[in-house]
Amino acid sequence: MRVATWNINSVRLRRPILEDYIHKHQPDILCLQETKVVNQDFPASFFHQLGYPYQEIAGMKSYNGVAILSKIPLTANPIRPWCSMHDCRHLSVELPGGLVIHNFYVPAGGDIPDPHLNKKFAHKLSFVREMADFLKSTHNTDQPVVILGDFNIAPSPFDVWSHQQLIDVVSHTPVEIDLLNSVQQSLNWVDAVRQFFPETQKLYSWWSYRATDWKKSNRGRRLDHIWITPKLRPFLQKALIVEDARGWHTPSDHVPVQITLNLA
DNA sequence: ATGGTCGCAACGCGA
Repeated sequence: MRVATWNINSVRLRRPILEDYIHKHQPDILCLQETKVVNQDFPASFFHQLGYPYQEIAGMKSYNGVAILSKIPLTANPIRPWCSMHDCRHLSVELPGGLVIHNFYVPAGGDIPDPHLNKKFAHKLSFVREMADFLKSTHNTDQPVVILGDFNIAPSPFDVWSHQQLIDVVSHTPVEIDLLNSVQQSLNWVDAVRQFFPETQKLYSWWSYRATDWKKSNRGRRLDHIWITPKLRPFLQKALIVEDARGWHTPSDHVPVQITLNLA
């Protein structure tokens, strides 16, 4: 079973490359962030025709928005507020065998890495704290659970093009990394993607639109993650970051990240 | 050198 995450930065605009990605990599469950569309206008029939009849969506006008598209039947968990807001940053579903998937779109956090000067950064820190509390109180390590999405944090020095130059840049500051580590420790989450690469190998899933040549400058960050509970570790077979997708026509600034779980 | 580019939707905001 292939499970994927992709911050799509407008699901409607990305239909051509979504189709390309789906044909090439055949995810069974595709989790999207930044769909930027209200539920009424979500391209449901488009995904239905591509083989994803089971769909859970939570969208709003202009911003945010998450979706889970599946070839496998699933049950949606009730949508809950985050930081007392219903801003379409989380969806979770349960599969027939009991596997639970949480799709997160963590706030980007603005530019200034100080919660007293920047409300967006304060929101980001609160959101990640709430993630840790929620996961600890909802699950245990013996349950088969996947959390994935755009976490908007690159935790390791090898998840950014320059640890030194990004240490004060939102997405790689110590306070964010400490909080994401507290999420990791909440349930002994396994970074499913890093398992397949040396700890010191640079890995990126996002490259800014502002670079003249994203590939040449290669100033990337790994903001998109797939984590699994220890219970699922024996079934983890493969991980893939589809870096090519950054160079496809009219790309998102994020690329798809996917894992293969060898579940019977 | 301290910029730059996107998408949505309306001429600004968020990333």
